[in-house]
Amino acid sequence: MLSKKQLRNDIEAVESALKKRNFSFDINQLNDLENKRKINQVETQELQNLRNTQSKSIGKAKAAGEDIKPLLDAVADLGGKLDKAKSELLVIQTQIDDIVMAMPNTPHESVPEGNSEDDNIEVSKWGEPGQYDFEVKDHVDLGEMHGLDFETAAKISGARFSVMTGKIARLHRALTQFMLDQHVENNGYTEAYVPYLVNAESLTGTGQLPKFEADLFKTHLHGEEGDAKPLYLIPTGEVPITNMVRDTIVKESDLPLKFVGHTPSFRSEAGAYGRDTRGLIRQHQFEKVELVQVAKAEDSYQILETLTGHAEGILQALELPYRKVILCAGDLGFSAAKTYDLEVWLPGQSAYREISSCSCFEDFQARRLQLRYKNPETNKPELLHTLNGSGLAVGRTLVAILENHQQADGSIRIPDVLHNYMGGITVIN
RNA sequence: GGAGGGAUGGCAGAGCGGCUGAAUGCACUGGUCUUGAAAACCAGCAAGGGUUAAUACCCUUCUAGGGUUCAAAUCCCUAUCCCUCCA
Repeated sequence: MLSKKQLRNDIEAVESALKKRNFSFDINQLNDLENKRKINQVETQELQNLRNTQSKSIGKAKAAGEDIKPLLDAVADLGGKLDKAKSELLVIQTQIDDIVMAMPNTPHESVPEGNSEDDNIEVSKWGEPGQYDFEVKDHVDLGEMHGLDFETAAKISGARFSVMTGKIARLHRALTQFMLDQHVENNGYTEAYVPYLVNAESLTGTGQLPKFEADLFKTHLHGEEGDAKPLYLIPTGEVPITNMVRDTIVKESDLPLKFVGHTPSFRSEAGAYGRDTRGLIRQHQFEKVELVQVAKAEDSYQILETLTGHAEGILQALELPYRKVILCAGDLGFSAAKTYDLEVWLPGQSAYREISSCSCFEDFQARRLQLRYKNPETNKPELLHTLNGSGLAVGRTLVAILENHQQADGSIRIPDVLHNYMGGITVIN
């Protein structure tokens, strides 16, 4: 959520910043509501003040043994007036909130202009796409040779699910373990195990709600819609991990907070009809190792670089060629101020594909989360900055390993760092 | 399945219709003392919001949502979470 103070004082700056990401809103409407709000709020608070002082004098008169009847008559019609003023104010404030909650974050100044992923800019590249003296297969053909099974998954659940058995399943697990260990042991993250079903407050905190409910799987505790608070399957580990610190005032000495968690992610993929229908790239359920950091405002952009570096370290250790791109304003996610995508080379597609997305949210999430620290200089609570990145998406990493480390006979070379996790297996054949 | 108890500031914990935005302790900040530190003593210290150029003033908040009342942390109802006991 953007700062309402800023929207009040400098709405033009917000407008031009959001224009960069093709988001426009009705300035006049918001200003009108804001003016109404001001009048209404002042009136309401004056009525409350009147009621408070009157009530106090009744209390005093009663204690002194005086006749309070005239005082009671004087406040007789106050309640009705106050209720009316309050409910009018609530309507206006709800209208303002609805508008503000639907506004995306403003892009950081270093974010390039652009409308779509075609305008993202390559920042760096690591490794060279491999040269193969045989016809490369894609991960579906390779995977099906070794235990990746979409047909069985379709029987159990439907499209966009997968079953893995045998060595592929083990490789999938090994990747997760390797990533977690790497981030905990070498990068200083604290491992976190978190719930996979979360409430609406959590999703509002990180920005998925209210705008993107259609992307989520929603469950109802007692069957019927509406009779209980719904729980949602997490679309990313970012949601539960970041929400661990919702409504807290963090000690300055504990900053930055660094958490890593392995969770499944569930996405409805509404609006993705026909996209990536083949294979593991776009699934309703997939595993991810998620990095989350919470930092002071002045540190957050430096941390975005190191956090992205932590994700890159995994790709390098797994000998996977990739490039790093900075997302243009038009391709930026709703809550993000700046995002780097890591795109891994997939020989089966002859293309770089996203495998990690690392973002700084500035105080956009923190404002919704009421996530703060006490600044010792001002002795006041101040909003923190949140960051997260995939380190990495496990399913897509599996795809990258299959395709990049395939050999002429369809066997898969296991990168050295995984040998221990694979119980000594060096080749899947 | 049944019966109770609880949720209060960063933390612990009093209060149980008006004098309570909230005692007290811890933590924290500043000061005195000290070569320095500790201890001791003194002072300060919840959050969110509004009006204002500012000083200042005002509103809201004691898990959440309703209700009773001129007035609610305090009484009533509902929900959530925690705990204890019985089966």
